[in-house]
Amino acid sequence: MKQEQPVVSSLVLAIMGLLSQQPMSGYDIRKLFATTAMGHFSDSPGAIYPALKRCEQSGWIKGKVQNPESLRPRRVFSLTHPGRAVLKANLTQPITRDDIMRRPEELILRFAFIGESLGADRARPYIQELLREVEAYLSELRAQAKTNKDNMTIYGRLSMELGIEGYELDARWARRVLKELA
Amino acid sequence: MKQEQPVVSSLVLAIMGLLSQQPMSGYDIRKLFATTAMGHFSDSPGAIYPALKRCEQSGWIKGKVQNPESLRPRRVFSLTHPGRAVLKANLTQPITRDDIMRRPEELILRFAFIGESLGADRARPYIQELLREVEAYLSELRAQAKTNKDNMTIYGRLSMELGIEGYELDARWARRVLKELA
DNA sequence: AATTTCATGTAACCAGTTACATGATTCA
DNA sequence: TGAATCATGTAACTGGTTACATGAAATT
Repeated sequence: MKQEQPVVSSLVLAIMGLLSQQPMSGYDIRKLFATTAMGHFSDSPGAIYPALKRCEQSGWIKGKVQNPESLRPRRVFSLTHPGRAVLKANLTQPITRDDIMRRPEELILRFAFIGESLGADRARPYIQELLREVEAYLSELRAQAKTNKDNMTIYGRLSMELGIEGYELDARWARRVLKELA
Repeated sequence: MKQEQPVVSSLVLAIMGLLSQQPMSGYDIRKLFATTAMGHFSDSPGAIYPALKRCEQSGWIKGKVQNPESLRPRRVFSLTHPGRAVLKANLTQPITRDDIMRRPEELILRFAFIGESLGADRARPYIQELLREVEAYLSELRAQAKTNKDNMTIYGRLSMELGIEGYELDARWARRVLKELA
């Protein structure tokens, strides 16, 4: 029934998530990355066009030329059915400790795409899972801060505090989201 | 007078910052990455040992074998003088919008290393600069949220809110740091 | 006796960065 | 008319990931 789908990179996830909402060109994606809050993605053509090419070669997206007579025809991409399956599989992947520690922004991006493409019934359990994982990591971080507090400089302590408060913010946000989605 | 120094990657910055505090082996670094809050760095040997090799080839660090008779001798690295200069140059680089948007954790790491190796007199202006840049970006983000609030889904809005609150937390933290360092 | 930890490294692969290249169209 | 924007792409380089490999010492 459920096939194993490849794990895609943050960039590919972002591209496919955007294309799931509306077809767009590489240039459109670049502009979005350059001008909106999705700005932690590079808008460099050397990242985006090759990524689009790979996705197309994998059969996840399909480009359609809008102005065939032009020298540099604008190509508008949309998700294929297999592409939708890959996107969904990646969005609903379990949240790992590694995600929490190393790709927090990707987790928020996933939330937005889950909500927009799968609805609140999927977004809610996702946020519950996120909250659980964040709180588990938080208690580890707090324990670490406690045991290390004596052999830490003031700079180390302050940095650690910001890290902890960041995850505390995530947890509060997650609770707020659950309320708003109730 | 002031020479231009190469811009190093996050990983190399982290390694050199650690070595500036005390000499250690690749294995020590791996353990730190694997067990402490520096965990957003990969502890994979395939990342760390080649990075150490590159730094040594550039003359920024120097390894000293502790147990020469062993088959796999433990090599303890320390910063060289040129290495200190490279580290300092990288730590005191101006904070860019790109840093704020794409490498916030690196900015905090820089703060810790600046404090520990250059002292509070350097850490304070660094935090002031950080605060300025964060607030500048914050007002852009808020303006964006305002203009886009009508054509945004609830998921987009919630994600955006977390982003903004994250930077607000950074700003509050920066002000607290300035007080504590006063 | 078996497993975990200490300890260092390499090789193939892949994806992102930087820089380059092209050329039409629109705006100042 | 000159600059900015629209629009797509490639090539060389670099660095990180994954997986593999080795073997001693300490622990269970």
